[in-house]
Amino acid sequence: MARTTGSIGIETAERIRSEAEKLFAARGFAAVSMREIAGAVGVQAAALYNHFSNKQSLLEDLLVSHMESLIAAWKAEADAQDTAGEALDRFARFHIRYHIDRSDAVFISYMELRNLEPENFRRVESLRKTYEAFVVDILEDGHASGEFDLADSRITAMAIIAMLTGVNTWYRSRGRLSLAEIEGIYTKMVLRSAGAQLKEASCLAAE
Amino acid sequence: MARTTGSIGIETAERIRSEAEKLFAARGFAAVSMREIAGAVGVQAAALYNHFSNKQSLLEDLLVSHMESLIAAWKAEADAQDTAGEALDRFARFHIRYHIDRSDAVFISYMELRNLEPENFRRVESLRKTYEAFVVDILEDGHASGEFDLADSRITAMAIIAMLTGVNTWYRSRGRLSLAEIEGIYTKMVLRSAGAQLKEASCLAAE
DNA sequence: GTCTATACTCGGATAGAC
DNA sequence: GTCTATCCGAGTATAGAC
Repeated sequence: MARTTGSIGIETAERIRSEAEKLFAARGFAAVSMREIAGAVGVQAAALYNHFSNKQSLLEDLLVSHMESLIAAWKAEADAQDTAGEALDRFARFHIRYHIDRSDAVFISYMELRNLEPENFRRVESLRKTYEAFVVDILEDGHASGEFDLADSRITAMAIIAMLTGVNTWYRSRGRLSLAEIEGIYTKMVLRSAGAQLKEASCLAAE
Repeated sequence: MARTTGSIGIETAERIRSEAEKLFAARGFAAVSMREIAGAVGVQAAALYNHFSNKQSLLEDLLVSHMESLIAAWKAEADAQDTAGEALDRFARFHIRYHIDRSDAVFISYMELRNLEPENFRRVESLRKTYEAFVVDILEDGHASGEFDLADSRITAMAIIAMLTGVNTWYRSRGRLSLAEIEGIYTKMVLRSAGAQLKEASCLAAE
């Protein structure tokens, strides 16, 4: 298949996405210029406009595709056979692992929402609600079955997601603890927050 | 006491801080111009430079003073007589209440760290560590006394702070729940995360 | 699809009058 | 302490050649 002059394997559009994501995460959407993105890709600024109609649509593309991939990944990972406790355990581990591997996209998705024009903002917000609803549903299942003891499913869901996403703010791959250890610690805290009865009774009969 | 020509009660520097904080929170440091800040205050852009040497020092002032006030407020609120459980309860309620009332400053303190020049960044980071250490200390006290059951005090501290600060992302003052209710729900989740034995035993002998 | 060149706007910051 | 006026660099985006 014939290739156009400047092509170097991956398509330019994909390289623009990748470099823009890194730069936006490091310094912020407003602080990064189209010239810089072009420089990182290795083209002139004008060439970017062959792939994205403007800077805004580049941001929108990054945020929407991140949320869509996240939702699709959880749908693929979720298991309808799970009890609520198992589902929450699975979710906690999934969320940490998925987000740690995509820290730039996660950071942008949170920080740059305000730089989206209203229509794009609504689109991303709606995807975010969809994702949050996965957790709310697990919590309500567990509440209904008596597996969980919680005061409010929506608030608990927000608390759990905030706690889990917080890993991204301090995690370093060569840190004191392995990702598996961190996953284990957080999963336990998440289950406790939901009032789940843990197997290793963390109650009065402590070690 | 005689006043200078343009003075309208509060000093100009304070009004600059206040307007800049609102604008930075709403649209981001990089996206806000000195002209806009000046417009909100009701002066010309050049007048800002009588109070702050440049845009960077305005940001630094906001972040440093926020962290210093936060630390001072907790020092005033903490009670050396508390058991670890009481201290963590007090901290959770304090953190939520203090942060909800200062959502702009909180937002900026997290989002605009990357726009601080290295020296200013280190200063703010050091203050942040001081604040985080308050929680680590409470957790280690409780671990030592057997009040808490936790795997790692630093990770638990980060998880708790992330969970609590997360309230700011969704709280609306006219929402479904009162701030007191939210405080109660979160405090319970925080204590559970630390493996505290709650009074209303949430263990096997559930309601 | 990419380049060079450029139009046009707006940014931070300063000088000097009042 | 604030104003008006201005410098100068940098921003997004487009036009037209290759």
